[in-house]
Amino acid sequence: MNNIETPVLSVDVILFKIKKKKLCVLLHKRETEPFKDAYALPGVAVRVNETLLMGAKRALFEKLNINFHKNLYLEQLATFDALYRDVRGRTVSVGYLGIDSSNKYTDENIIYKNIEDINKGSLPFDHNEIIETAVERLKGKMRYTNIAHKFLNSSFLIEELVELYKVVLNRNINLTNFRNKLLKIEMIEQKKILNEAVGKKGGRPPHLYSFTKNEIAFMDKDFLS
Amino acid sequence: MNNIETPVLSVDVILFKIKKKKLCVLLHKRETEPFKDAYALPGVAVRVNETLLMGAKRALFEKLNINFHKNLYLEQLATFDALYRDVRGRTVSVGYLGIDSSNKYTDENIIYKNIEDINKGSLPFDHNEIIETAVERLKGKMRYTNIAHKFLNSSFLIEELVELYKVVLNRNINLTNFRNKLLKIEMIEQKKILNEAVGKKGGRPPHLYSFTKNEIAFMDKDFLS
DNA sequence: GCAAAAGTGTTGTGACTACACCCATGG
DNA sequence: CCATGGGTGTAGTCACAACACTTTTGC
Repeated sequence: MNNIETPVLSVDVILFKIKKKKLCVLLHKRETEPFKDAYALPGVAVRVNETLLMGAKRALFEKLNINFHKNLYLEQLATFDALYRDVRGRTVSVGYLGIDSSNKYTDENIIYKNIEDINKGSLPFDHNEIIETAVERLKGKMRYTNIAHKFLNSSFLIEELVELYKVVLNRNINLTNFRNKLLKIEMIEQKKILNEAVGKKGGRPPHLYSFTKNEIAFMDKDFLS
Repeated sequence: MNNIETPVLSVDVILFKIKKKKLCVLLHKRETEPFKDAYALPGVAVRVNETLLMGAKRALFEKLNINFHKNLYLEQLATFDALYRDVRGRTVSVGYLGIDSSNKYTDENIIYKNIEDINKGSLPFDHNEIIETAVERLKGKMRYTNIAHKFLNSSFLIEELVELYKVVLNRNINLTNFRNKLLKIEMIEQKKILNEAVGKKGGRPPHLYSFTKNEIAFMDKDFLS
């Protein structure tokens, strides 16, 4: 069937991570032309016998040297199809939004690029646009799903969760009311175990919390003011 | 560049229309194998020199005999990539969600399929799944954007708007509070002209309303209970 | 004037914000 | 027992659902 002339299909992965209280995406230094040595999103051409998700995982492995694991979340974002987005020829790319809650990777060809710094310097291809779309999607999903748990360990402090929301949505949030709300809609629950050995200086030890559901779940409504 | 083996790329259009107070999608009778004579979504293979949107418009023209016009709205939905979704060979398809507010088309090869009836009979390829995704997207966007105006004329009665919401979301809505809410968030506005010649039997003539914005706009929050 | 259809006003209920207060620990 | 940080309670405000009431027309 592949005697038909068709655009090349690729995937690009926008992998989010929190670093130094900033929302970042992982970029890799390109080893080949075009844009050799520039930092760009990891991407590969999709093979005939693999799904887009398989392609996205392969891009992570081949370009970022990251093996897929259970703390790595991927979902389809959107498809980017501008006629001249790739100088090599017609290529349509499906973006995959990723979140990684595991420890950070230290590879000399990988950088964590702060979202706020991206507008300043332009990335290769249409990667600026792709990232912008991904950030909008992420912000939206933070408001009406429990996707936040993909950034965190299975147990966390309420302070960590609020901090995450502040960083991603880039605004202030009242911790007290936030906790009460998420408890009421049963998005999170308290684990009765108090935390004694966190190396705190003093003060009342915080509760541990966990999400009530492990999968991505839609809340009834936008739960932020 | 097209010496690389790559999946074939296609577009399928899910064109929504209200008919007899039911949410429907337009299907066409396939003229070729596979699934000859079965009803399916209009779709075409994407050409190297056209965008996905251009492909979607071409699908509407070639399969439904509909010329693109200003009352026809199209937006990208999602990309469907199951390995064996097309029996002819690996094909990845980008779905486009469409809404048409113009008069209905009468072509013997076109049918309006009620959404609620679709689960009963299975459609070719993965078109059931595509339509399900499109319906979910549409329902979602009805709740926090003004996408509803793509179904209506520029001026409409509040009763028509409520009826649209009832049909699409498949639930009851209080007209009075609905109007007050949409006026308050300035999604719609009253046109001062009262309507005298609508052929009503009696009763107070209704106001005409219009959307305050012509483009798709996101409201601050989900505006339905 | 009466019925019908549309639009306006009101009221009780529930949810949210802000903030004061209380609790549990280390030193 | 005081300082520190976490957690709980509350009160004023705001928004909303339900529904009664008023307006404007045709006959």
